[in-house]
This record gives sequence, C-alpha cells and structure tokens, in this order.
Amino acid sequence: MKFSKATNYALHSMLHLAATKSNTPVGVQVLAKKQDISPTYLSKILTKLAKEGMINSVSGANGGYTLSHGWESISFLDIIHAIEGKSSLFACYNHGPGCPIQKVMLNSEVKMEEELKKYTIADLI
Amino acid sequence: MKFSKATNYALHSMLHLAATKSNTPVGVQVLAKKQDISPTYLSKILTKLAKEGMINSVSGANGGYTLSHGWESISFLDIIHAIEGKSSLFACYNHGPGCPIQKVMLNSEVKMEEELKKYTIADLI
DNA sequence: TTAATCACAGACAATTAGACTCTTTGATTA
DNA sequence: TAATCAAAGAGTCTAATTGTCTGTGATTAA
Ligand code: SF4
Ligand code: SF4
Repeated sequence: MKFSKATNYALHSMLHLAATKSNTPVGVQVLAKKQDISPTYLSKILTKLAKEGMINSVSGANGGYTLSHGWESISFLDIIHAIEGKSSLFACYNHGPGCPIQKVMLNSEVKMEEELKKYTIADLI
Repeated sequence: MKFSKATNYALHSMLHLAATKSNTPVGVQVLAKKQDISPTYLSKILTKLAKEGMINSVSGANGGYTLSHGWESISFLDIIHAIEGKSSLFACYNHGPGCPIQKVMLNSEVKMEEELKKYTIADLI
C-alpha cells in the first residue's frame, strides 16, 4: 500500500513543466537530472503521460516535452491514474456489491480521489 | 498502490469474530477455511492483530481467538494500520514540510483515513 | 547530406515486496 | 501423557517495481 516512485516522478515532472512557463520543449535529460534518476526510465513514465494527452512530445534536436493544451485542468488524480491505473485499491474477489466491507473500503477510496481531483498542478505555481 | 490481501484477510477475520457472538475462542483453522487460505499464513496476520490488542489469543486445546474488550470501537483504520503499518502512502524523500505536492498528497490521504476511522466492524453486523 | 540530438520501443536485469510454506516450540486442556 | 492449539522463524515462490541497454526513427543544425 504505497504510491509508486513513478507517480512521484510524474508529479514532479509535471510540476517542473508547469513552473517553467515556456513553450520551448524541456528534454527528458533535464527532468531526469533534476530528480536524480535515469533519463530512460523517466522517458517511459513521460510517455505514459503523453499517451494520455497530458503532455506533448517533440522529437529531434531541441525536442522534449511541453504541456498540452488545457493542462491547467489536469488534476492530481488524472496524473496518478495515468501512472497507477484506475483499478480500485481494495481488491475483493467480487462477492457482490452488497458486501459491507467492500462498501466501506470503496467509499473511503472515493473520498481520497475526490480530494485528488480538486487539485491541479496549476494550483501549485 | 493496492491494499494487500493480508488486509482483506484481517478484515474478514474480524468480521467473522464479531458476527459469531460467542465468548468461546474461534480457531485459526475455522477462520482460514472460511476464507480458503492457509491456516499458518492467517495465523501470522492474526498475531499482528493480537499484538495490537485487538484480539486475544488462547493457546491449547479449544483455543483460538476472541475479540478483545472494547472491540466495538476498533475502526477499519485501526485494522488496516495494524497490517499495513502507519507510514504515509506517499513516499517523498523529505524535502521539507512546505512542499506543495506533499501537501496535496498527504491531505488526500487524510481524507481517506478519516472515513476509515468512522467505521467499525461493529457497524457491519 | 551528414551528424548530432532528441523521443520511443522492446528486451532484458535487478531489486523489492507480497504471499505464502515448513517446521519447531511452548502453552493449555482433556 | 497425548492431542490441540497459537507463535515464531526460516525459507520459498511469485509478481511488481524499478530500473538498464540497445536500437530505431524523427527533427534540426551545420
Ligand atoms: S469485501 Fe465483500 S465483496 Fe470483497 S471479498 Fe470480502 S466479502 Fe467479498
Ligand atoms: S513531494 Fe515535495 S517533499 Fe516530497 S519529494 Fe517531492 S519536492 Fe520533496
């Protein structure tokens, strides 16, 4: 029961992109060095974000990543979902929707998600 | 980012103990069979709960587990903490308490915990 | 047109955490 | 005294996480 490091990296990368208010792409080298991790690994993570349309990737020299149009409305939850997936935190083996344990666990999860949905990276800068 | 199966087992065991309103101990064999898992593995999980004082263990023939005094006030969160530990879901590497990312993540986590604190196994029966 | 610089992809390796099993010990009871 | 229980520790198996390595294709600057 932990958020993965990848989620941490994704959040920080998004924050960095949002903080550097520029429309010139930021390379993965820069993002990786800032977080002291491998560029190739971070690349995979950023590719996930790109596939979800949160960032744009620019190939070639002076390429890198830029925030996509409408980035201001990307929530923490969106980023987390892109990395961790959207399945429930509580795995029950489907004994039906009426189960009381399931109900409490899922409900609590929703409370967290509601909060994560409220905040965007734009709120941080 | 998943609750462990152990947490599921612990919750179900507690629910079973609470549902069988009897002061004679319930053996791990019974609890394990009901959940279709190994008794020795479940034993380890129940030992954690016992160490936190949530249940009492009775050795010897006709032994097993009983709910401890005051069990009605044991919350979901208590049980989860006993199994998963109490550390934060979001591991940051301590860049200080002022960090905006940290603030959002921890706050969301608290929202979930508040909800998990509201409910007890007693509420389910 | 060539060389450098970038993202992307896939295969792989290392590490860690989760989910168990096996076996022994010690307490309690019949 | 034998059977029945929980507790504890070592060890195993598996899956997920966290990476690395290498090659490919796009873009740009020289
Ligand atoms: S929580 Fe409910 S639905 Fe999930 S495994 Fe348990 S009994 Fe089944
Ligand atoms: S979230 Fe904040 S405190 Fe945590 S690692 Fe990132 S910058 Fe540091």
